[in-house]
Amino acid sequence: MTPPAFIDFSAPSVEVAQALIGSTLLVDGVGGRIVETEAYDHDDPASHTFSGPTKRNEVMFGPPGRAYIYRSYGIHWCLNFVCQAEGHGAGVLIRAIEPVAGLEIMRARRGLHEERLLCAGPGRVCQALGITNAHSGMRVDTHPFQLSVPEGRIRTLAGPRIGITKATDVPWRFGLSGSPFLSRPFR
DNA sequence: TAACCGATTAGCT
DNA sequence: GCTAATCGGTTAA
Repeated sequence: MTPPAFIDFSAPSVEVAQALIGSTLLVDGVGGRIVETEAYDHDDPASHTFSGPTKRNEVMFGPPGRAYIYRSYGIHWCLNFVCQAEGHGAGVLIRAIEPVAGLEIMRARRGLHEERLLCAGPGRVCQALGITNAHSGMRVDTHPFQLSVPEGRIRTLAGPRIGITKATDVPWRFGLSGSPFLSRPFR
């Protein structure tokens, strides 16, 4: 497939999740290529927005193209891109990144770790890129974020989402084909 | 009580 | 080498 010239965050989250694969995400110049995402839709029982707005998920109900950041299991931060406005609340979870820029900074933030595990998982991505809820609600295409689409053609894989118990049958997890930086392999 | 997870440990092959 | 189990804080149904 030919990648779009830019990411249209008002598109359905499943399309955005696919379009983001291969894109480069930097936060203050640190980051790399997005190799794994998951889509969460507004009528999706696995989505935080399914039961309506709360204090935590309110930015999911705001304008698209923003960062929704939540604390996972009380310990980790997880980064989502808000996809749809108009009272629905859909988004894309950034699950893994191939480290490209600021390797030493990421290693320092994560503690001694091999490159493959620097950003292989949603909590690890946030730790390596220095993302906290201070970034919640910020646009993901302006400072300190930097988002650029790939030049070449991208081969993506699809499969069931990870770590959820509802709607486990929809293949809304996407990955870069052949990437060794996935949080888990596709099968 | 369950959840969009990660580090560590214990037990396997 | 691998998988299964366990624990760790917060949020919200």
